[in-house]
Amino acid sequence: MTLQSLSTKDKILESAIKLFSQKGYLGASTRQIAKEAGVAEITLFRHFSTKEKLLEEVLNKYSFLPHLRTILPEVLNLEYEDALFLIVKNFLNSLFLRKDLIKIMKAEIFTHPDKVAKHLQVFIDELYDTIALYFQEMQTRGILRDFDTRLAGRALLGMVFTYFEVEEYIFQKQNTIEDYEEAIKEFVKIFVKGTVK
Amino acid sequence: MTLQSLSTKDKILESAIKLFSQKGYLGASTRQIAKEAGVAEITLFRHFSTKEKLLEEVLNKYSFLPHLRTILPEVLNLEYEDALFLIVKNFLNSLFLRKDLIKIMKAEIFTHPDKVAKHLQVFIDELYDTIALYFQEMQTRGILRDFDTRLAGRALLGMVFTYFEVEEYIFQKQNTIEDYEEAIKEFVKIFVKGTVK
Amino acid sequence: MTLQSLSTKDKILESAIKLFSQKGYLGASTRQIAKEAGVAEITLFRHFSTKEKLLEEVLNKYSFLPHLRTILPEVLNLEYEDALFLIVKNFLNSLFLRKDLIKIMKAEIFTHPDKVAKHLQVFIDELYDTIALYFQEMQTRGILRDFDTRLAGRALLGMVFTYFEVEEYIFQKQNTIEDYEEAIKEFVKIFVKGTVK
Amino acid sequence: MTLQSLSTKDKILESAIKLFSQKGYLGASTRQIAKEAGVAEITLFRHFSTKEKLLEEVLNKYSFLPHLRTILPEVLNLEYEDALFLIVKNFLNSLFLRKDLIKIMKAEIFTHPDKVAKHLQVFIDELYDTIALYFQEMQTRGILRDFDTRLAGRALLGMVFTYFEVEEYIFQKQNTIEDYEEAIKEFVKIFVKGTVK
DNA sequence: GATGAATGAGGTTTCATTCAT
DNA sequence: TATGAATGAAACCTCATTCAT
Repeated sequence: MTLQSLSTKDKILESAIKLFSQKGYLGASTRQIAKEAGVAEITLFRHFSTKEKLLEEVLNKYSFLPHLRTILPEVLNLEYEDALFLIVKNFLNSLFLRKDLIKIMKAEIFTHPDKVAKHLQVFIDELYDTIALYFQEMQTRGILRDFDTRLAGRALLGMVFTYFEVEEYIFQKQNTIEDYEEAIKEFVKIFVKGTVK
Repeated sequence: MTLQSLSTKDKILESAIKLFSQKGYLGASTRQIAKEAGVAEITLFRHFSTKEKLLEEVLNKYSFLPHLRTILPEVLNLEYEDALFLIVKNFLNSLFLRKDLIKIMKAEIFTHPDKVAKHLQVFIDELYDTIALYFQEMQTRGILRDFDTRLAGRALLGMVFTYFEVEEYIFQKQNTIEDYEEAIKEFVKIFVKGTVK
Repeated sequence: MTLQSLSTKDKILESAIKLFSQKGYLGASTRQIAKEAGVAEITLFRHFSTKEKLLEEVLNKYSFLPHLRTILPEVLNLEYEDALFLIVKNFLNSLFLRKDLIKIMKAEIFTHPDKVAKHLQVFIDELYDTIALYFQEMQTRGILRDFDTRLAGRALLGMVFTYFEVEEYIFQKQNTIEDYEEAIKEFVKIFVKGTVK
Repeated sequence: MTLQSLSTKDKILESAIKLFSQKGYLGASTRQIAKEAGVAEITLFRHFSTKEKLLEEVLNKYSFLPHLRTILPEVLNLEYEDALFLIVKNFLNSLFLRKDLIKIMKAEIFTHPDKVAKHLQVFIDELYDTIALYFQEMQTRGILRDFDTRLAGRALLGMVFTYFEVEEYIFQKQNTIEDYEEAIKEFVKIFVKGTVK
């Protein structure tokens, strides 16, 4: 989809997420964003009264929830290891789809805690709740040993997230999602063995 | 170079790390940094020819290596679980001591990949190597099952690091290091069970 | 031109005089004026081709002539002191009714001399002529001593006008017109004694 | 005295009062003021943190007190009419010396009441007190009849001030102070006759 | 007659950096 | 070594005004 086919507001939002993720919030000037969107600078300000508002709307528009919750039911019917693999892959997929947004959030969380952190708190809380729910069910079924399900969820996602972070942002590899397969499998194997009865 | 000048330089570096971590590289002006350090702006430029140089020197000066390598020998004599706990705690301790630097690196890695990422690549590589070495030794001793030791190390540190990130930067808790004990224990337990023979 | 359009135009003029008097000509943006009037900005420009035109029409529409001329005949039958009191009160009344317009004229006379000063010149000339006429008649009747009637008129109105200015605009008192009674009386008394034979 | 020979700060202040009085506060851009002063725009902001501060300092620097108070003693020894003439002339002289400042104050009193009105309140109060004091003394000496001395003072100065305003700002005459002689004399004559016993 | 959407020019203010002392 | 004073360039943002509908 070309920029041409989008509404003016959307063109600006697209340019904004692109430039914010490349140069940071302060590094990306409203002039550049407008130019990239092919509109006059003031047009940007007619749509977003301030640059901060623009950031907010970028965060809202491209916000995402890994739909763990929606895949939970189907996952419950799988083997434990397969289930975990699917969950993790799904999570990783969300990260892949929102690389730019993640960049922005990582970079701006300290300077815009009210906008970024608040946002993430809700999302992450729900994420942890969801995965904990899965572990609880598996404990109830007698498949898993007793442990703190929320902490365990954070452990599993943490392995994956840090791995993603390091690969993408520190080693700056141009990995496809397939390149993560091996690592994920190893992670899941450790986690499975570490949590079953 | 006199002591006097060292002191001035250090004052500037301290102000810089403080302000960079609070407002980001672009958000912290050289004027503010100089003011915070109690010197004239131009004095800052006498010591650091450009603002970028100042960032570089901040990164270098406050850089850190979790001294995993130095504690490895003593750790080898401990029970596996105790050893992991010590390693993890040590790692976490390093993070605690450098919260400000981590903020800066997280925020600026995208805009200054050459300065931040390169830096981290070396440090992280060495970190992973070190922990992998430990696992290899434990495999050799027949205590651990067969697995990719580097990936396993990344898994363990990943759990801890994401937990630290989320607590500190997203939930913005004012945790002491003791508050992490419980989580670490749970992580280590899962990991131990997941990796022993 | 329909009634509907008249109403729109008037709404804009009312908003304009209000905002011009509050924020000055440059301080009141056409956007604000349009918003205050409840119309789109461009509608303002349909009615007044430029902002300057809008100012002009505000000045014209709300322009005023203290109807000294109309009350002169009845005043001629009063005692000198009563006559002056009525004249002055009448003048003051005009000022009260047009506080907003006076604000605008005072503020913009330097930046729009062609619009404001020209306007005032005519009005003030006529005002001075009128009051001079009254004094001439009173001189003819042998009630007043010989003096420059125009200057005397300016003196009388000047006392009142400066008093009004200082009270309203410098001391920003929320005076009603009654609060001026005492001062006016004192002014008239001095003036009467100063001009009678 | 050329701009060259002044300090940078003074050069800016001189340019500011000139342009403010010509174009108004909003009409005179900091860019123009800096250019007129022959400095870079940012230099203006180093000296005056904001444009408002610049206005404030202009008002303060060029502020004036007609030194009525200082001439009172010598005036007390003159004939009543001569005394009034001197007082009035002195007052008018102050106005002449500060035409530009008066323009600014007249134009900006509505948009910057805190800066302009407050300023004038103190100055005017003192002015009225001073002239009232003179009338009181003359009443005590039995030369003047009984009247409200403050109001009378306001009347006298009011005649003169409005005359000055109208001549200068409405009729825009390029009067010298001598051109006011005749009017002042007439005013004083009326006032003398109006207040003596 | 009315408008939603767009703009070129210009507003105030801040930036990192330099010159002369 | 340290600095007060200065700067060109660019930041965010607003202005009066116009175009197409």
